[in-house]
Amino acid sequence: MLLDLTAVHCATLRPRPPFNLTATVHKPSHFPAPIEQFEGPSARHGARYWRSLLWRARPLGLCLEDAGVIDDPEVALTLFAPAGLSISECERIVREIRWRFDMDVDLAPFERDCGADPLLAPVLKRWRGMRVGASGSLHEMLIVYVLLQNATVRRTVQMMRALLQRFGTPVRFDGRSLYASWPPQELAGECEDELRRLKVGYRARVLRHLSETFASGDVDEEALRAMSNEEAKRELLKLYGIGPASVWYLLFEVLHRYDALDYVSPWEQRIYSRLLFDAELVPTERIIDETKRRWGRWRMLAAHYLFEDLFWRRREEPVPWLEELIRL
DNA sequence: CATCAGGGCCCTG
DNA sequence: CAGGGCCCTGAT
Repeated sequence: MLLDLTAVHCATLRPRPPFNLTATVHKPSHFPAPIEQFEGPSARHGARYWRSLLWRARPLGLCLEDAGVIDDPEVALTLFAPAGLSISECERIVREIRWRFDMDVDLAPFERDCGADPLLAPVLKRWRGMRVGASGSLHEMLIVYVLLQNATVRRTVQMMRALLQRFGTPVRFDGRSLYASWPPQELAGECEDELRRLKVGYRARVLRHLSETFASGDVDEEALRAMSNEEAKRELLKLYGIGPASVWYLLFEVLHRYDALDYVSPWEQRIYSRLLFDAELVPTERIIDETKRRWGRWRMLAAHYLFEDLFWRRREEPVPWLEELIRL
């Protein structure tokens, strides 16, 4: 059952500067899952990140190592596979990785437009070169967003683990043991009862629907990337179990729409109330207006900088009001 | 012990 | 457009 993967391809990536690998691959606000692993820099290595991939329904491994600096970035990429991969296949995967971690976008206009904002300036300095990204495919990310619904972090973590143990593939590469996620076909035939036994609750129905939709090839991720925000939103809302909160995450993380902040969920509402107004609870409309006023079309990216910075700070010293909200 | 809300969404009226 | 139901879990 355990799949050993060996290194089959290496490449040196040069993302568009400024680029911060650590802040891009590792988001301290995200819940931990045994599909990825991050390690800060050591004497022998730059910061490293491992992640399982599912490529054409086959489990692969990925390692990214920081081999440069913010203004002259270099990333050493290694691909791991059960057998050899063709050169063209490797190139396609590398292109996909570049996309997922948003490596080619020019951040200069963002820095120019928002750099003077007193709230953002210190944070922008600390995390300069951070990108938004989603390390998984659209299908993988949708599952994550569904597991986040109506659940606390602890429960989300449990559900994710249960699904990976039941439907995922344990893989080992580069001395790391992770799970690779499952192709939609794997779950499509599964009856809901089987899923319910994994204690995902009403999400069983959602997961079944999503799997069937993806397995039948009704979702074109490439096409979504090319759509306008409104078009993409309309398409994504057609997916069963996907509503405004999930679409909000999707537009930003998966489709990299830096302006995708027209909705705020209750949990984030409390956090942005503190960050922007130093108040406990401010109406979402006011939050959105304020971000528009400050950052315009960069508002979600800017908000993301503040958000992640808060969670980095939390590591050094607990933020009392935040601890209450997280309830691990 | 019971009751309830939670990092939503669907469906009904 | 409002509001009940949905699963499970931990808090009260």
